[in-house]
Amino acid sequence: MPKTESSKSASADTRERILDAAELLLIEKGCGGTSLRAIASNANVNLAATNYHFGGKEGLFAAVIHRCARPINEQRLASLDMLEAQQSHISTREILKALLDPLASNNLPERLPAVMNRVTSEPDENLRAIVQAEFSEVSSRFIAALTRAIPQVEEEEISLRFYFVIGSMLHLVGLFGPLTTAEDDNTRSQKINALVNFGVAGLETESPTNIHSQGTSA
Amino acid sequence: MPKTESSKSASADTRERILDAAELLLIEKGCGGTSLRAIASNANVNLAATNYHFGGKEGLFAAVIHRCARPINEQRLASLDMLEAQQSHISTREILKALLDPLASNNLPERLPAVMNRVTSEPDENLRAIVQAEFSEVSSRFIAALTRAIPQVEEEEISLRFYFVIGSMLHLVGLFGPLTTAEDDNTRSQKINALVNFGVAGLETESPTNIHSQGTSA
DNA sequence: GCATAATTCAAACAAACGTTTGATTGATAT
DNA sequence: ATATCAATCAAACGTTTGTTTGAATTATGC
Repeated sequence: MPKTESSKSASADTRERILDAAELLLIEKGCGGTSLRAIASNANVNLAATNYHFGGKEGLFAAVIHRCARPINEQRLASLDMLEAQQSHISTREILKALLDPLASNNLPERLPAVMNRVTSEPDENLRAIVQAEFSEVSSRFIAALTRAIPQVEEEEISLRFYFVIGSMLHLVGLFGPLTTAEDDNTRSQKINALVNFGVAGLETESPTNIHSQGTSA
Repeated sequence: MPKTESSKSASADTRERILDAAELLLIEKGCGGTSLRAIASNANVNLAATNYHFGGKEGLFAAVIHRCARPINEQRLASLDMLEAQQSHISTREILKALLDPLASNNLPERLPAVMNRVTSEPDENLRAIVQAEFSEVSSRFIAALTRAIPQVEEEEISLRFYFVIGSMLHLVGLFGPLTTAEDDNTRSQKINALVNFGVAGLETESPTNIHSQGTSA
């Protein structure tokens, strides 16, 4: 049985090598398209080590997701905490920057966005539950903050628009390219900034109550 | 060898039963998670028939994608053609309605949005190429129309924002629920309409040229 | 009706999959 | 040093995968 978490150089390196290889293959081949044998081979590790350390394929991918999502979500919540502690009224732009700017930060694991893009579109029910649990706090906190920031739009509409922003974000990080080794951080920041602008305008717009003849004529 | 396309009741039914079963399983289990045996079983068809009619798993999924995407994309392009033939200047809202309203139409295959949501996030390179080819004309035509409709925003930015709308759309149709048998079409239309409003505002917004101190302090 | 081609079928193929086993190596603490 | 537990290893387990084969069945053209 594994030793939970400690033991310096012996098995910790193996664990991280497995996670690194699994992360990379998950991005390239997807979840179902990645075999434990390929992971073990790329990590220079025995096949049985994957089951020994993570209990199975599902546990391994859960660990990959957790390792990727935790730091960025902590950063998001920390930024939101700071905003709410300092100001009574927070702008939509400030909230979106707290949500999206971490994606352009370069002190985070490079391939985090690509992992998010992969796992959020997984058909496997168990993996979907893991992903949802990992992001539920961020979702509820940011929807609440946006609801306060945009009182002229009702909460249900804000919630829907928030998921529009999430969808745009996932599609954008998919365009970043799977292997973004030291990609031009400037370009990435510009695209994140464009998404912030896009999201602020979309979130704050007032729904036209009557759209009688705006569309195509019959 | 198959007879290309004709032959009434004999093999045409088999072909369509296979496509129906493959479509349904593709939505529920994803591409890699669906086996030809499960498809053949659900379609009440011999296993070898899948390879006989479609040449292999890849050809089968390509046929599913094509059957799903073609009618909706034809409807999109037809709507855009009509707009461009009738008016000299087309509004952003009209363009987005031409792009998105077909998703709420009930005379289209019910599970089309779910299939789009699945296949656009497939890691397999061949399938990605098929999907991209199926949607390339729609993308270029609508980006061009939006560029003309919103002259105050440069084309590269319009292109990026168009993909934001596509991302929101895919995320939304994922929320429709995989099996939307006669789902409340009214609810679906309302959500599509909310996406149109969101997209119009996001597309038309002027990027703030200087965002010196709008964000978090320090 | 008969030949010809299209289609279905049961059966099997090799390959790859996740997982398990039992022995072996390594470190650790008494 | 020796007992103990964590970690690695080669090997095999039984399934499931996509694909192929060759015979049986059905439809089609003359």
